Amino acid sequence: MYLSARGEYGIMAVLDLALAKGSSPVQAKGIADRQGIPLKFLEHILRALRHAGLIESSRGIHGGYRLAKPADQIRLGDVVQAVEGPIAITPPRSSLRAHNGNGHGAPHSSLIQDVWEEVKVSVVNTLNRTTLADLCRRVQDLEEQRTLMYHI
Amino acid sequence: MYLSARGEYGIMAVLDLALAKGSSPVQAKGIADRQGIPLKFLEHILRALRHAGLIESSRGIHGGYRLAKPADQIRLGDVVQAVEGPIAITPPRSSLRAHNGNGHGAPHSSLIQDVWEEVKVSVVNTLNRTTLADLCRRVQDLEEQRTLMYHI
DNA sequence: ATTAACCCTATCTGTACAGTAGGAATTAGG
DNA sequence: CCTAATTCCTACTGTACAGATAGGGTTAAT
Repeated sequence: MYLSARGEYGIMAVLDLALAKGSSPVQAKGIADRQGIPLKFLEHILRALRHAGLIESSRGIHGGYRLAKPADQIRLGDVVQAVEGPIAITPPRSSLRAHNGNGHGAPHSSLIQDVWEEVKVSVVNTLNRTTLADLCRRVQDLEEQRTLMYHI
Repeated sequence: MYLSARGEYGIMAVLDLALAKGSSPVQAKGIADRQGIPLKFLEHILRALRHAGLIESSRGIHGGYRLAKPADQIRLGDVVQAVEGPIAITPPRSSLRAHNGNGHGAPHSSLIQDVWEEVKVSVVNTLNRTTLADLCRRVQDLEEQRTLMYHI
């Protein structure tokens, strides 16, 4: 069971934006370099994030991206769903088993759909428990620890 | 984010076994017909379930499969992990970003790995909250309701 | 006008998954 | 012992999709 790489890229991208305190927008090229994401692929991710209303962009020669809302109002679930599409547990193809030879296959599939639904809800809830602001705080904690280590 | 069809097939298979009250083993062909699963594909699923110790088989002309433990000791998480392998959120490829041009890409990936770990735990926990016995009970409840409807 | 950025559509490519094929090993019954 | 039915195992195939790339259009600052 995999979340695709897009989710990871998406989180890295918005985290990069959140950590860029300056008032000027952040260029895709910079994000790509810092986070190790292929630039052309990152552009797709950023487009999805923008369409979801999570980030804003300005075009032209000093253009770039910034968060569209405060970091504590951006939940990881929003980010992941923006770049990966709605979280589904089974591919749509799952209903292709509605018809097979005997005419009434998969008798208990509705029960299993309920289970998948539970799983999906718990994934979304787990992702939504953490906001971008939380992640920023963790980054700062980590760097603080690193500095302490360095001073010993 | 998808669970593959194997998980669904696996659950249908063990549920079929759990609902077969008889003392004689259940043949793969029967499961395949009742649940609408291609026989040859189902064989792979059953093999995985057997290797995980969830079901037992007897070979030969009146062979078949039965549960290796009582239904209330088989959790859906066990079944899913048996047929799909350990639940992973990101493909192993995720560490390929340890080296890119500047030499130190993906600075916050450990934080994100923590998030994925949380998600994974919540998926496993959600699946493990339901046992095969629970599913059987739900099937019976559904059939009871269906019978009532029929009598009106 | 030039340039640097974002924006969009299309295409390539590898891989994982669902499904298929063929046959070896095992057991029951005649 | 022979046959039939079943599990067991290995290998192969086709396809859909994700990651990645390519190329060019659009916008705006200088």
